[in-house]
Amino acid sequence: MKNKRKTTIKDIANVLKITPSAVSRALNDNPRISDKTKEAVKKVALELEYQPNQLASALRSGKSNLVGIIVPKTNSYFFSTVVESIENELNKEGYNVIITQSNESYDKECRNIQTLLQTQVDGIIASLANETIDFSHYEKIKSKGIPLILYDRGENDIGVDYIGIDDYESSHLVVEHLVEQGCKRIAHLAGLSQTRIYKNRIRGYVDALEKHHLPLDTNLIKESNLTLENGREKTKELLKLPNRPDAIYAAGDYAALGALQILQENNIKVPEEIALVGFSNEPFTSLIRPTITTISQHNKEIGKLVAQQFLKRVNDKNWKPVLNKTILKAELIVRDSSKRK
Amino acid sequence: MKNKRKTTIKDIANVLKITPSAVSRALNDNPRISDKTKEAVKKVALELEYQPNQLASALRSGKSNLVGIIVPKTNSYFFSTVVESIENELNKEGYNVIITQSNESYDKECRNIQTLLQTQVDGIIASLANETIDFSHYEKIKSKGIPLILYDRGENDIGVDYIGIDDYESSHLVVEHLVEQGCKRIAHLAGLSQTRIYKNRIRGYVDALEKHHLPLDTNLIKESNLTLENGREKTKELLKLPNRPDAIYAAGDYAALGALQILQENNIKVPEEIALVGFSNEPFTSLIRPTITTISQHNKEIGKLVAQQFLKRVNDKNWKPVLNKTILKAELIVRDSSKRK
DNA sequence: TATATTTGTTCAATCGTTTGAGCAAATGTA
DNA sequence: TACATTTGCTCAAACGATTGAACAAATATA
Repeated sequence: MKNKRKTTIKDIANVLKITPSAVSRALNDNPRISDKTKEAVKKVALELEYQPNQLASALRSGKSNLVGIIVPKTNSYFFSTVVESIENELNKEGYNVIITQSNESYDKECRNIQTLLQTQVDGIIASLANETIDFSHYEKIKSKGIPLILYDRGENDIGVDYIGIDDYESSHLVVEHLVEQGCKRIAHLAGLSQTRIYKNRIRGYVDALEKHHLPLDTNLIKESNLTLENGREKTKELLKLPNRPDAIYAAGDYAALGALQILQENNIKVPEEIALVGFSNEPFTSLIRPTITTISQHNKEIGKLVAQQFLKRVNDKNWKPVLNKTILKAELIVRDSSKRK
Repeated sequence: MKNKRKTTIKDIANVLKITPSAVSRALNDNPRISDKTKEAVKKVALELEYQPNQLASALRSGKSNLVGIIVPKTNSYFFSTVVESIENELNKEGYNVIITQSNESYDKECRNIQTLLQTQVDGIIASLANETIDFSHYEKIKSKGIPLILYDRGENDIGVDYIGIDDYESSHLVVEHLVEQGCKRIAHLAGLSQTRIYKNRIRGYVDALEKHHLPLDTNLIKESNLTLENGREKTKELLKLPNRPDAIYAAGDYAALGALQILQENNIKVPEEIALVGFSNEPFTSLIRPTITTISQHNKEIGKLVAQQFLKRVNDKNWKPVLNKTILKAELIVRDSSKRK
């Protein structure tokens, strides 16, 4: 009962007294093979439980049907749904997906690329680690002529296709909404400004305040790594100000939750005394009470677009990498934490 | 500036006027190659930016260094952390991981296996879809002699290595805890009893009641698909009973959250009037107020053990599949939703 | 009927690496 | 000095599929 040698096209060829080439062509529906032979081949293939060896095929044809994805952190709702969506799209087209995570580390990201290239992936889909500020490791991908698609992070950095949401405008949506609710002192729990998306959210926040003729108070901007704990810390600081904010806009949902906890622990009514808005539409934002107003990044949509962009590139023989941004309009999901009216 | 042909061991061989075989052996640190040659080869490899072609290597050596994982649903905290942990372990050993999801569908699971086998993975790590009650598709993996490791779901079904937690005993932990808190009528929002893990939780619940001399009231057992919505529905039903429960033990955290929402909407004090326990330690259970008591499945630990088991199997030349269960003791995480004392 | 075209297949090379066998030179042993 | 062993490399055949070129037979064209 040993695992009998795998059947190959050669075995099929032997049974039918034809050559392996004919078998290969028959299986690939080559027009030069007669229907009779095709049928016979497929029948025998089934009988012998033939399983094509993708490695061999990939080696010869130069196409592995593997796509590498680099994720900063798999363990995040946003990224895991984006990946899920990419996967669904690409599986349909016969591609398999290899997921690697950088854990927000520049070194790991470099190694990921190395590994993926060795695995001869047909393309790479990546979102930059927070640490990454040098991009030379991505040049290797470009110079090999392998399609490279970025999503969420890396907008202008590498000069290839990028899909993400409009962070600048998202902040406008938030501020506008809060102003409509009657807020006048809007604080911002900002992300680290070295990451472009967070910088954009800050810019958007500042410009939106100006647009609505609200004064800019830099005491109300707290840079944070956006964890729950840090959200708590920074919120405490905000509450200590002589002139408290009447709204908090956090650039991440976990920070927003941290803020909410501190507010509730201090018996501050949300949204009546302080309104609260988060960012990312993490699942828990709709689960807790009050539900948290947040920005939806259209996770599924981003994944779908990324996959489609990849397919376009991989099928375009003489494609050259060039900066090409697809910016989705984000959506404000208004929930109880900011609904004053 | 075209993508110049990739450098191969042949190119290195040409530069050094030696043969490709020598280069291959040098790169793999074969003892029969002199240190001088090894150094020279590695230097040239670096200069020419040589990237080994894993496909070719895999084809020849019969080892792809790819491991396939089948997940019922990537978009779940439990599964995504398990996968993350498996990945970390296996990456260390030079394996790459291909993730596929069955979406709880039997058909998709079959196709996943098909795909993974074609990709010539060195092993498969799987958790069964809820739908799966026939296991013949897994026999193909076994008969090919490819290591197969199951986790969380599939305990006894396929006769291979399995790693999971002790669901039966988990229910005991929960019931015991609730009894200690003074609860006498403990309801159970149970999972679908066709899935073994849920059946075990039900068995554990029933036996634990008996152990503590509590009467079994089948009205207090509600089978559910354990979604938030369904948790709400079933909880409403429980509240309509002439004789309300004083505790609810849900076999899933989302169902527990649904229960909590209904209780709060009805101004029922948790845990004073009705205590609540969930299952899985989803992140939100510690984020909301009251925090929810739940069972931790040791996600990281499971992933680590799965990976180690795979490594053991793949390195054991004459390994034969045989049922071998590793059952972890689950941990009860007591939080506010059940703390009466 | 003679020639051109199409059809259906075979032949042989190839993708890039690994690996068993072979062989000469260097080194060890008696 | 003669023989055995070790060292360091070369040779050539794989792994399993794909693919351009070749070619005979069948069919079409003039």
